[in-house]
Amino acid sequence: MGTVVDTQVDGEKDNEESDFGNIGASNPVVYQLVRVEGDGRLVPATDDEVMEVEHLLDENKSGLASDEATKHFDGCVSNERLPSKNSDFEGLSQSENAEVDSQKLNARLEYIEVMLQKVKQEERLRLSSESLIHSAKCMDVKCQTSDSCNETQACNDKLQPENTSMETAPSSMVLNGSCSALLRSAEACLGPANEVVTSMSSVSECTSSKPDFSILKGEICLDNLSIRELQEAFRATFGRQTSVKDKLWLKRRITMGLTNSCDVPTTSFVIKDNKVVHKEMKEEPSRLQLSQTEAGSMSTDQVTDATINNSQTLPSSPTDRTEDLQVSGKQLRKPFCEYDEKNENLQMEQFAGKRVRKPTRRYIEELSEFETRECTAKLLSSVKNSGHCQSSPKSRIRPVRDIGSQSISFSTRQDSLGGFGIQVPYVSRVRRGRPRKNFATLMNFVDEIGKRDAETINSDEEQDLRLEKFDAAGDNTDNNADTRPPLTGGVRRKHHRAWTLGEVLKLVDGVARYGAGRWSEIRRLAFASYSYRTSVDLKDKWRNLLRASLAQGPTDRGAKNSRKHTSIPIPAAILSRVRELAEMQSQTGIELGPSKITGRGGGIVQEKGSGFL
DNA sequence: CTTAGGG
DNA sequence: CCCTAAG
Repeated sequence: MGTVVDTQVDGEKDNEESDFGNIGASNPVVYQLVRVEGDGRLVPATDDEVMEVEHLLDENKSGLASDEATKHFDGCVSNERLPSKNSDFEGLSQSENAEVDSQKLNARLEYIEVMLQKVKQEERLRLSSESLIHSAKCMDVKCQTSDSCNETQACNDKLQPENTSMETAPSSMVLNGSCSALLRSAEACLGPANEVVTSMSSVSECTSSKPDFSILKGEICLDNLSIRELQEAFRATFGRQTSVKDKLWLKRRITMGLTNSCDVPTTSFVIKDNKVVHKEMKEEPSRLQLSQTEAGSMSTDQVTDATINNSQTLPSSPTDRTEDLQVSGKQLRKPFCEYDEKNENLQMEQFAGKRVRKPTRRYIEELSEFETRECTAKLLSSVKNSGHCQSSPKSRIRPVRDIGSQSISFSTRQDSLGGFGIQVPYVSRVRRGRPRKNFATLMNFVDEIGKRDAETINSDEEQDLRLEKFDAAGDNTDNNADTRPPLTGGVRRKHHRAWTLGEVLKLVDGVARYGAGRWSEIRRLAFASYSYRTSVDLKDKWRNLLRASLAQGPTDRGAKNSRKHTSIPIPAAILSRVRELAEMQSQTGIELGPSKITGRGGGIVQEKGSGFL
């Protein structure tokens, strides 16, 4: 049913500028909101409804005229300030006479629509726009005012002078964009306003596209628009699709988007206040509000940066924001501009003021992230203090606080890369390597090194020695390698230790001798000096070698280097050897025998190796 | 612990 | 290189 507001006016007019917050109280006018039931009887309006109506009434001056009332009514309809869903129309009528002639109203509407159509046709673009804008201005005032159109003229006069207001005006037009506007335009609007054009441009800026405008025009008859159309308009306005099917909601959204004001319902106010509220503000505050609303009701992803920032800033931000909004936009009578949920529109509106904006999903995520980070940091620090030292005695961990001088907050630990004490960020690397080397091993290792330094490398075989020398010769890195391990001790292996040519040779040789798969053996014998190579390493390396050899070997053996792959090119000779070995090994079979047979393979290898050497 | 493989 | 599963 239609919601009719019966307003009893004391006869005094509200102050136009009066803030909305004071509804009945401040205003001399006393309203009684009534709903017309189907049977025609009047039912006290709900608080929500009252709020709505009051708002309207407050804003407007109180001129009373039945005709005007009617107009106003129409305007309201278009505005849809009244959320009633079924109503043929929603209207605000001022008069003792609670009853409104629906037919009359409807007729009025139709008339308006017709006029609108006419206008559209005649002045498709410019004229219509002008008139609309013009009318819009008027409308805002009118529609919202309980009294009615008497003000229209005045409003026009008032509005037109204000170019500044123009910017907002267009939007308002859209918003209120109601029958009254149409009427007005039809009746009078055409004449004035070169400025309108200007305003138009500004509008386009805001909305970002002219197409929108056309759509906007359509909006004037919001009621007539189908949901789909509304959605289209929405899309045009916001640049994104919406699945919302609530007409009211859509209209409001669109209006808001166009107006850049959240407070669609109170648009009139805006206009009046335009000086204050809008000119500059439209971008920020309104936008902010809008975004907020979106965040709450729409997809959270769409939230504007402003909103995000606010939300992120502090938990309290919502409140602050609200305050800001109120301050900036007087309209905050209804801080929340919008209805989040399709059905709850009206009531939601009322609560909106009190309601705290629900944190955005993103906000939540951000927050959680932050917290996580903190926790992580704590954990890290704790780890540093507790475990790490144990794992690697030689690594030194410096708590963050100790690093006062360093601007960098993260602690560092001494890493024994390449034997140099390098400070690397401590990244909670809690010993990834196998626990394997215990202290004893380490000691052994050191011993080994010591031997090396002395150049007394007594491997079981002289080959090792030779190979090693080769290593040194071919790759100086080997020397470095020697130095490193000692320091690293437990944490060793850490990061990639390039295989030297010598190592590769040893490996190959070892494989040839002992057979592939006996890595531990190979390691023990052939790699005695390279304690940092584990059997696994050998295995891996061998695998890689094999792969490389297979890949490269067949096609062109001749190629000396396959530089493309790795920094250290492996001589084709070696690769070929590897491949041969591999074949042999595979042929030989997995039996232990082969290992003995290995001697054969080894011999071959050596031959080649010797040749190479 | 040593191997073998996958990542 | 790291990590794991399987002997």
